[in-house]
Amino acid sequence: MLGHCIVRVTVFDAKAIRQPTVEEFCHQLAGRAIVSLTRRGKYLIFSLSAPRASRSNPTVTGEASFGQPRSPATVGTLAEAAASSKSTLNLIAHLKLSGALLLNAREPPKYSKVLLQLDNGSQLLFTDPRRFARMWLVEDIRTVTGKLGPEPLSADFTPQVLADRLRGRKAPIKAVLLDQNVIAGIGNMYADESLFAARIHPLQKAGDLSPGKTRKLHAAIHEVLTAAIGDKGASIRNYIRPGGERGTAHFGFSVAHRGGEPCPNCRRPIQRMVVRNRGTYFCPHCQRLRPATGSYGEPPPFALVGAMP
DNA sequence: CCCGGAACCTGAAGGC
DNA sequence: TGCCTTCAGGTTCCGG
Repeated sequence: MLGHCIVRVTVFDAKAIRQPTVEEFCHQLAGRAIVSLTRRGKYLIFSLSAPRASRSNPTVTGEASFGQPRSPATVGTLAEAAASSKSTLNLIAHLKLSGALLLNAREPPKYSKVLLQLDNGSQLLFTDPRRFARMWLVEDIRTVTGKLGPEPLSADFTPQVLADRLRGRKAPIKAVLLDQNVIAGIGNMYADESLFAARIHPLQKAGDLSPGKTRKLHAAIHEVLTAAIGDKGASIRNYIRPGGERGTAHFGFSVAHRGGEPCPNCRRPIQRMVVRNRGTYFCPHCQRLRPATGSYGEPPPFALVGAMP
C-alpha cells in the first residue's frame, strides 16, 4: 500500500467513523497517498500525504453510503480539495475485539465497515461483526493516542519505568496491566500469560509487587509479546491477518483460555475467574496471592470503634 | 486521581 | 432441533 493513493472511500457503517463526520472523512481521505504505516499501542496509524493532483486519477471521489454503495459523488476539483485540506493527515484504526483489516479479500466478506480503494487497484477493507472497531482521521495523532503509557517493547521501557508506573497502585495487577494509560498494548490474554510467566497472582495489588517480582514481570511482558508477534498473533476467535491468515500464538499459551487444563509447570488444573469484568486464567498453585509486604502490622489511619450502628 | 462496575454490541459456542 | 446462557484479543463513562 505504501506510496499509493486512495482514490475512493466507501463507508458502510457510519458508527465506525469516530472523527470527523463521515462526509469529511471521505472527502479528506480521497486523493492522499499512504506515506507510512506505524503503530502506537493498539492503534494502527496510516500517515497520509497532502492531496495529490494526478492525471491518472482525475475523478478522485469520496463517498458516504450505507448498505449497497451508491454512485460516488465527485469532490470538486483536486485543486480546490488541496486548497481547503490539511496538508498531512493520519488515518487511525482500532480493531477492538473483533475488527479486521483485509487487503484484496477474495470474496466480499461480511460486516464491512469501510472500503479504501487505491490507485494500484488494491482494496483495503475494514470489517467488524461486533461493531466496536473505530477509525479516526486527525492531524495530530496525539489527539487519539496522547494518554497512552509507554511502549512495552521500546528500549526506554525499563524495569525501573515499570516499577514507577505500578507504585502506589491498589488495583489488581491484572487490571493495571490492561490499563492502556499505564502500559500501551497489553491485551487480556497477554496480561494473563505475562502474569503466569512471572508467577504473579492476577489479584495481587499492583503497588505491592517486590522489586524482584517487578523485574520478573518486566521480563515476562517482553517475552510474551515478542513471542506472540513472532507467531503473528493469536486467533482464538476472530482475529485474522490482512491476507485472511490466522495467527498461531494461542497454541503456545500456558494459561490463557486453558481453563481446566493442567498447568504446564505443576500439572494442577488452570482456573478461570473474573477480574474487572475480564475473563482471567491462572494457576492458583504457581501464582500465589501474598499480603502486602511491610504494611501488614501497620495500624489503619483512623480507628472507628463502636461508633456506628 | 484512583478504583470498580456497567455499558457498548453481536455472533458463536456450549448446555439443557 | 431449538432455546437460553455465556463468552469474547477493548475502551469509555459514571459513581464513589
